[in-house]
Amino acid sequence: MNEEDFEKIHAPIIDLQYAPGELIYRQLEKAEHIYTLRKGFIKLLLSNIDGTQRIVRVIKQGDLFGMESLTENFYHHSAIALESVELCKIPSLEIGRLSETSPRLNRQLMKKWSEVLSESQTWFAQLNTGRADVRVARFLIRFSKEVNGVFESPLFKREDLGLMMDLKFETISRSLASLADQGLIGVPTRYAVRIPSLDALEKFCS
Amino acid sequence: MNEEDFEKIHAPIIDLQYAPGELIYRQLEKAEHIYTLRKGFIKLLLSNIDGTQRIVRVIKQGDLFGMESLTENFYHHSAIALESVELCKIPSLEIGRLSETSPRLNRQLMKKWSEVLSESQTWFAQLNTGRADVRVARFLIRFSKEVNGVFESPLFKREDLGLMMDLKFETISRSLASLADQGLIGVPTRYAVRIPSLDALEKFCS
DNA sequence: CGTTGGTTTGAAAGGACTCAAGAGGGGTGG
DNA sequence: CCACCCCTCTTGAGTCCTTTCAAACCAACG
Repeated sequence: MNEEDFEKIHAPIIDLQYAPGELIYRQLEKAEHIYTLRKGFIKLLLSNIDGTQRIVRVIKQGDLFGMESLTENFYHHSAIALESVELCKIPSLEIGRLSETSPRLNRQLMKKWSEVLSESQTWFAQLNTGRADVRVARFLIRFSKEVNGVFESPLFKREDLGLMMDLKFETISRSLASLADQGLIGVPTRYAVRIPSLDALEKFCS
Repeated sequence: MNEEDFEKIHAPIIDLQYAPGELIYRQLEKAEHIYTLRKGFIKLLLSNIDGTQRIVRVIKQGDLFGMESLTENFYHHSAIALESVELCKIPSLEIGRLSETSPRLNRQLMKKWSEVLSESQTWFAQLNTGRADVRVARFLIRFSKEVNGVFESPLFKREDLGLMMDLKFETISRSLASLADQGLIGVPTRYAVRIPSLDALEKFCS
């Protein structure tokens, strides 16, 4: 979506902020808005009928989420802030209307769907395969970012990390400790790790 | 997609058959066709860079697959026949062209994307969470079908089942045996199980 | 300075994996 | 049509890894 598209939206686009842990929308709730994330991280939590939960995706800055509001009338997951976040909320009816008249917007939406699907599948294939420390390592690589010359990765509550990789939070903690012992990562603080060498980490994964 | 849409497609729609184990398309191969499955089962296999593989979806009769050919120029997974299958192969350019002119077809494609994504996520959330026998049980429920009064579920090569649930094939075998011991399923043959009571199986999962 | 929520660490138990051997089934060739 | 072979599935025993339960630790906050 570009400026031009945004300008065509006459309905109110609302800017919002949420504190860590706050609920943005709930699974099965009526879906009438689509969101883009301006700042922070958000988890999409999927609850099964039997009560088990899994985090199926983490939303990063610039990502679109709640897209199911375009085609269904309820949300498929709960969206919860992992940190303090800023986002903007767009009525999906408006987008739907727009896309009917603009083939270009349409193609872009299609593309988005395909990207999200692909992302979601590699996410699972990588984070749910292999030993605990390898999963954690893959997570770190996936979220790593260069910040003034050094690579680092954000971390979240150990419990949340567990819900992403199907591990108990104690195991996450142990895996991080083990990676640190081997010198593959700096000593993890609560919400970030330093990664001396991405290559070494990648080698460790295979 | 309905009859009317099909009629609008002038390009050749090819009907094809594949034997069990045969490759329909390969991950990263140039994607120019979209497929619908007429008969049988197909696995979508995703290979990671480090060589690990996971089955991210099983295509059932009537399902659409290879949809990434609409928006990307390569396939995201390898599609491989699990049994002998019949499918039909449609040039994606044709569909793309059609959808530009038909808002209805467009909405339907959108809907499909959303369904596939949702399916893919519940798949993972269910089959990759909890103990081995529970995963297997959930698989059976998911694929169960009533055939003249009795519920049954197809089974695949144990190795493939393992790739779906992140378990070794020996573990799959043991879990099936254990479920049979508890009377929750009939003695598994190679490629099918009888399920005396779906309710009992469901209770077992939670 | 005590409380609280989250994290780390330890020891023991349980589950999945590995390696290995044996059984079953389908297909081929004699 | 039977014997054989090969592929797959099952089963067993031992090892390794993750979980469980518990206690200690830490940082933030009142």
